Amino acid sequence: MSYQHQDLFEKWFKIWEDLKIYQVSDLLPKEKKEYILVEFPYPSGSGLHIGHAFSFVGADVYARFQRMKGKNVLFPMGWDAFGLPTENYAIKTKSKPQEITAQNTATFKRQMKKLQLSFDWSREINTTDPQYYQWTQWIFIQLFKKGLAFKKEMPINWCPQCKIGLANEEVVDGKCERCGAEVTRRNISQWIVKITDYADRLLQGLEKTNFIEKVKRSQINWIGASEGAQIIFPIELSSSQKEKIEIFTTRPDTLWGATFMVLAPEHPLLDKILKVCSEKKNKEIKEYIKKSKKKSDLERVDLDKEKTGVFTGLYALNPVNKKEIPVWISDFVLSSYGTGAIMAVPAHDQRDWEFAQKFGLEIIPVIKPDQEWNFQEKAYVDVEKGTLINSGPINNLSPDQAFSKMINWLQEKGIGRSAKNYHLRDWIFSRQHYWGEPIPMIFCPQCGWQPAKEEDLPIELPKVERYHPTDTGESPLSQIKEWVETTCPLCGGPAKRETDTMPNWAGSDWYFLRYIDPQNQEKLVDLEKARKWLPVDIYIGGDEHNTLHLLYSRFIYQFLWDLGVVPSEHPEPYQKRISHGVILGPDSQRMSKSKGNVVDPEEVMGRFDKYGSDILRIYLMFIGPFEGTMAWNDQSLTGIKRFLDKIEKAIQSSLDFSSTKDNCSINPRMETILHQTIQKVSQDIKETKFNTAVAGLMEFLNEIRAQSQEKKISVKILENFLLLLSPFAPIFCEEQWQKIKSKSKSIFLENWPEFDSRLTQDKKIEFVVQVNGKVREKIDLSTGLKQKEVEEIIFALPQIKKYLLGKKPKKIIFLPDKLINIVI
RNA sequence: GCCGAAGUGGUGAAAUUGGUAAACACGCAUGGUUUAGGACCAUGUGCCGUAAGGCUUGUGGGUUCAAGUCCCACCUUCGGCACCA
Repeated sequence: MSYQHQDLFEKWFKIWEDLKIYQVSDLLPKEKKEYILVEFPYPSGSGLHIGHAFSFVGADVYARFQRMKGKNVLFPMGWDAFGLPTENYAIKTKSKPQEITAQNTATFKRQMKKLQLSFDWSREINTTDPQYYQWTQWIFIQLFKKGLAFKKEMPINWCPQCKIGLANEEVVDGKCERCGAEVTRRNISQWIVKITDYADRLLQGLEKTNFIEKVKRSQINWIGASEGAQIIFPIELSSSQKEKIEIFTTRPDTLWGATFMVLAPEHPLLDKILKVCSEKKNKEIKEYIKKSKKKSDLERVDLDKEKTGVFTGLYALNPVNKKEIPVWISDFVLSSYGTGAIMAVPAHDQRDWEFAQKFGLEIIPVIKPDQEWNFQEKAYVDVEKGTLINSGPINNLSPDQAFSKMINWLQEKGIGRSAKNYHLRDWIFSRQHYWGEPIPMIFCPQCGWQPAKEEDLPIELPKVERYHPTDTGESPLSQIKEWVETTCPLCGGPAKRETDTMPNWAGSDWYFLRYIDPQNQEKLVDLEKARKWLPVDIYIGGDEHNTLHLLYSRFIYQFLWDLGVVPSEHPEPYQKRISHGVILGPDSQRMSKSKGNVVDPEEVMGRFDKYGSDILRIYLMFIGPFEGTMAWNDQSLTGIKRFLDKIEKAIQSSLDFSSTKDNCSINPRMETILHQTIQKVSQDIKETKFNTAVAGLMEFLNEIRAQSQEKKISVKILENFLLLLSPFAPIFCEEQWQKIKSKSKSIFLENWPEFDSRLTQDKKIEFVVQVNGKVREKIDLSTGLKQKEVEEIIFALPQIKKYLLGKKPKKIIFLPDKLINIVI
């Protein structure tokens, strides 16, 4: 940043800070509150990049606008600072994650201030601060107490060479990112949070929100509720050992077409099957299970992949026709979805069909489609349409009718029931890493798992010398004996602490509550304060958080709502969610350090003598739609500089002309343009259409420059113009404002201009004349003319006569003050 | 694979939701100004055509007086997919 801008920045920053214009009081009336939330960043080592600047400036323009509209705006910022990159960096540089985080947040904050982001820093939070995460831990304890957190064996990615657990991101093409060894799956005992208990509420709650459609859709799809039936298939392992396989299906009406069954390789029945089968089979099955452990879920269900599987040698009974059907094992069935077992209806499911083809299994069509179909060629999957066949008593019914009939029948016979299944899976909450919130649980050999006492919170992360994950797959915390060994909160006997830490989501799913009451020592948040500020009026964030972060966050909020921690009148935390776009590197690739395409906002600001941050801010808002994805390209920056230069010049020449009295008369046309611009800019900012708001301001400047003779523009017009521009260019507008008003109060303490709707109407318009839908002429007309009057004028025009060729019009379409279309 | 979004000039993009396609800006061209360069000012700039005129919003079809916008089919690109945050 150049000296000139640096000086202005420091000058105004201090004045605004002293005025406390960004700080918001809890005492102001609730009616005028506006809670504007923008996702807090992960403070990486490379500093703020241009994408951060883009979304934060957008949120900031919106916040400044609302303040000037007289709203009591809560616009806070904090740090989501736990995470793998910091931990990895600490390992690499042999430094402490705490110190790195402190450095990174300091850099981020300094850069944010340079960008003139108007956050209320008195409410700053940091997820790695024990004063903050004691409440993250407190929430976990409540989840445990309500039975929503439990331990279970779950698979993780495991690198057998590095002997550590890997995040999905660290697995590239099935290989370890660090050493290149083949990654396997390994079961370890992990904390699971039962988000599925809230599936229905998370769905229904969406109706109360005003999220943009695509966000709602992604939440609905992720929860993925499907109606169907749970059905029991009996199976005989031996003459004395009778078992059953429970399956979930969305199409119980196709039960007559079920010709085989498939178990997931993790299915619990496999242990029993392995005991009864032949030695050869045993070996074959074990081999298959071992292989499937290497694959991720995504690979397993990939339709393009060749189906694999192994026959158990056993048969189950199809409950409708008592037919014996073979039981197979295949990894395209997931243990985490449904019951981990399926009935296969190869005629009407593509995956089942491929499996049947490969292993030569029977295919029985049970739905006859309306069009031609050969079941030897592919499955008929459009099962809502058609007629039931080969299905005994439900023949000739429609699939819908058959569905209800089957549910009733299954229930009567006691072999099945109506069931709802969710795509949503329970939340794996454990991480075997150091840099996260310790899970506040203690294992006592006598009393089992016990939560830490709430008065002992926070359970602080101990300072360690080594952060490297351990050979056993346990968290590095397990190495610190004096920390691990503790006493049982229940019986007082010797016990051990949980050494896993929480996922990154844990700290970020409730942070918006802490901003409301960041210093509270007694409670997570004061209920009265929460009542005043909730719900978040607008939540601005990236697409990548529209599904998971938002869902987890809503879940935790709903859980806290059940506990009575948050006000009962607000069952949902976020009123509106909008997602901002992404700025890609100049090469149209996602910005990343390794690609070397990261654009640094400080460098961009530094290119301009004066108004560095103002130019960058306006440019970012002008470059494209706020929701859009765009590649960084700084060609047009110079256009913004010209824009500001022109304004400065216009103001100077107006002041030179009339420093005391405003004797430039405002003509009616200028009045109209002013009010139209106030309307447009206000509306656009409200709808986060910042790019067209800026374009509107540019148009306004061009118009008033053209309208005013001798380049003198009325000071009143210029004042309004500066007010409209001020959310985009704070320093520039404040400087110019002071120039005009001399020793006035800050522009940010002024009110946003209001428009008069009577004055936004043009007196004259360009009227469009079409012949057969083609534009043939445009004429200047005064507004308010009736159809007859317009017809009289246009039929006299020689250009129009030419097109009519003396014929009589068949039809005339007339839109007042806009267009006439003559059809001949 | 599943889910979602998007295809408009040389470039970034607009288009009040069915009513003037290309606003605003960059770039480019010509002229002016300038010792030169830069900066600035003025004019022009979708494509074809000397012109009259014709054509134009990924491709093909449809609805309508009228389609970038609505409907059907197709092509292409991008994003998310549960341990990155």
